[in-house]
Amino acid sequence: MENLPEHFDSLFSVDCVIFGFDEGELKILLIERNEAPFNGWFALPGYFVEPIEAIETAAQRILFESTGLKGIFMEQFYTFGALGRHPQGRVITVAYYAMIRLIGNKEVAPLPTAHFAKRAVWMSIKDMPELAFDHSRIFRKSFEKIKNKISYQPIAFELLPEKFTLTQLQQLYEVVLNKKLDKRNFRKKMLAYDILKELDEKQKGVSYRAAKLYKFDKRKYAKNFQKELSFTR
Amino acid sequence: MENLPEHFDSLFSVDCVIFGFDEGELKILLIERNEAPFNGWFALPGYFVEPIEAIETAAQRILFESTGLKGIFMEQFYTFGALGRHPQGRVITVAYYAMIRLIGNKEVAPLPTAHFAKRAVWMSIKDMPELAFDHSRIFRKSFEKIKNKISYQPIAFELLPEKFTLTQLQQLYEVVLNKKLDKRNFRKKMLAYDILKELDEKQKGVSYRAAKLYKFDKRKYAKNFQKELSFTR
DNA sequence: GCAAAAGTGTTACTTTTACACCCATGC
DNA sequence: GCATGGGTGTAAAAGTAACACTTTTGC
Repeated sequence: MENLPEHFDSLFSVDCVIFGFDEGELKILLIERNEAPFNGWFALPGYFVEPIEAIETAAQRILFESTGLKGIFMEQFYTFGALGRHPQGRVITVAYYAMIRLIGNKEVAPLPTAHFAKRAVWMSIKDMPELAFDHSRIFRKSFEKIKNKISYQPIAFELLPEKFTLTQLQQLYEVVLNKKLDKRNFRKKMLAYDILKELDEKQKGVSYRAAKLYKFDKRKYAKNFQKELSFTR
Repeated sequence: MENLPEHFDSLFSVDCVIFGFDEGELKILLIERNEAPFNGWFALPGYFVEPIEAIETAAQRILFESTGLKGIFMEQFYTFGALGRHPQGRVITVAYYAMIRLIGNKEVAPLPTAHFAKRAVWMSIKDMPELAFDHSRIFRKSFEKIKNKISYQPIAFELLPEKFTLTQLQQLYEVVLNKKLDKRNFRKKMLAYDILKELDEKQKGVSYRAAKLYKFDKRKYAKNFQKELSFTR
């Protein structure tokens, strides 16, 4: 797979939009390419799928090569196959988004084994440059999807540390939905869902009143939710 | 594309789940295969994508070959690529769902040009047999998707004739959501969205009080809906 | 003591639910 | 005149939105 013919016909690839949340900002992991085409451009981590590799496996592999992490939450969201999307030939790409706990985990992503990249950076979604191939379009679609999904599925917790404060959780919703939420209403609603476990522990190292820490409680969630969350407004 | 090698490596295909609504039932268009593998089995209409054909174009083509219709509402929803899914080699398939106005249009689908099928049938989703390849799985995923989508996007109208009664509309929601809805509440809510145009016309040929006919009004919808529909319960 | 964020309730409004009878038509 | 589906309103309950002050902590 390392020696591609000048023209290939019907290979396919996987691209990953890897989200992280830190310093109150939503970020995604970009790599700087070190091979043609688009040498030197920023791009989504992605690569060709091996002939006997499941798509999902390829996605997990690319994520591991970019971050050193395994067993991460990932979901396929769209397949891009416009004729001109790859300058060397026809390549369709199956796109996944993934979510990573960044807070207290800063060393994530100096690409343990990824051969296709010079370096990787966490880029705030506010500062996104134009990306290689059609990756800007892929990113935009992924963002639409998680915006929608966070309103009715508990994916926000994938981006937070295991123990988090309600304020962190609210900030995350605000960044993703791109709107201010009311503190009292947010807490009331979130606690009413009864999917969080309140811990006996508090935040540390802050120079103001320390906030209680919470955990997402999968068992409570499974019990309470045939119905779904709703955080649209 | 007609002469496939015994083993091919990385072709990809498109499969279409084509929904129709008639006689109060949700149906999908199945073809009976006339070539190996799975000769004689029912399957979703689908075929290989040509080397210089956009995925979306291939989907529209397959839909045309199966139904004779063009310009139909279609949406890509998932890509299936498990290693064992095709007995002859690695083929990933990009799946689309489509929606067709069946009522008053019974002759749809005697496959004008589809070469890959003996015949096509409209099968009620209650009577679905086990399908060729992983098509049963593809169908189930498509059904989940439209179930979800019909609650917040105006896709129901794609399945109804241009002029329809509120009862037809309600029946469609009931079949898709698989639950009874309250007639008064349904009408109140649907009319409150202000996306229908009430016509001066009535149903014909029924042996009871004829119902008013309505049209979906795209202009009103565009005006009123930055916000979205909500027909979850 | 002051800066910073944590934490907390009530009220008005909107939306959703539950529910039953008369009406118009074709035969 | 009867069988069939068309068409309609109200009240209770639940959910959502708007809004401001006191508390705790570290420095």
